[in-house]
Amino acid sequence: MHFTYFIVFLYNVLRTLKVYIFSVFILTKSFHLVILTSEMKDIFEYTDFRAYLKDYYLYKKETSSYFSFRYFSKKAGFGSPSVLKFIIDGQRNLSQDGIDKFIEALGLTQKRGAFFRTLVNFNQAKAEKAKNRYFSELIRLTPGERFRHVEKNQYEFYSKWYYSAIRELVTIDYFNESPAWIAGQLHPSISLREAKKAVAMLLKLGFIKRSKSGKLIQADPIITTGNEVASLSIRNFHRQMIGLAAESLNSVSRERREISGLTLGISEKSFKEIKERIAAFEDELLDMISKDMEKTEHVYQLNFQFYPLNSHGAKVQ
DNA sequence: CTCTGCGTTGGTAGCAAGAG
DNA sequence: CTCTTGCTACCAACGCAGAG
Repeated sequence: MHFTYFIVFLYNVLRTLKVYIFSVFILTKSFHLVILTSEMKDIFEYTDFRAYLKDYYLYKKETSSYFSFRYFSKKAGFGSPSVLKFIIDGQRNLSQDGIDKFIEALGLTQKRGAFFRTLVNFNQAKAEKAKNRYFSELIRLTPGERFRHVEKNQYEFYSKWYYSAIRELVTIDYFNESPAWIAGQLHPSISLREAKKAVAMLLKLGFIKRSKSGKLIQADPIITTGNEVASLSIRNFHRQMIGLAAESLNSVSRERREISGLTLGISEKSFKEIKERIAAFEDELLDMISKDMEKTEHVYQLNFQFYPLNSHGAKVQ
């Protein structure tokens, strides 16, 4: 009698246990799902540490009731209650000590910590040279191919002046993809190695592709604008092109180039109008070229440089 | 060289809004 | 009402560059 009761008891225990285990399983599974859906992006996906911090703040705010600017400040060891806010808003920069405190408070491990440090330095660096150095470091610190392809490609493309020149060269109908021909066409000329690497790189980055007949033709990869990486890349590019313009004063005869300049005393209103008219002129030229049915014979670079010679002009918003 | 002004960084006090 | 939170105005210390 007692034995049968015991069996029934055992059975019931096991049954509830099973139900319990099953429900725990369900619970953990759905819990896991909840975690997954509100998971934030990995820090490696960011090129702006302020954007990362903003997302971090929003994420924390959503997932924990106790999180606040004050809480974070205290955790990171700041006396000031709203450091995080100031930094997210871009009103303040992070010092080297501050970076350490943030890494600690954000709970970033070795690699992510190093990435965060470099990212902050990259965003906060003023000198172009330092910015470039930090950017290369960022790419190095990013595991695998996780770094945003588009931005990396963009940076690569603008890193050498002859990449865009070669991209235009392929439109010449007697274009020959041998490195020797390409190197010989460019002025100033580049090495065979550079030419070879450039074609491989342009193909890899998607700026040129092979047509059905196997000829190289232009292609349009996605290019983002407006972010810091883009503007850094483009500044590097402009710097090189302005350098080439200076060189061309010596190396190209006057009949084959057009270099002129004006020094103007202007109002703010005229300044804006001149900028607009330069942009309009560029559009006009692009339009003209696209309608020109003649074959491509040359690749030229046209720069516009319009910049202040007085310090006030450089500062006005 | 010193002095001065300025920008940066870190901090304090306190206000308004909202929850409880 | 109190307490928390977000936010801002303001202050102090420090380093640095430029003027004299």
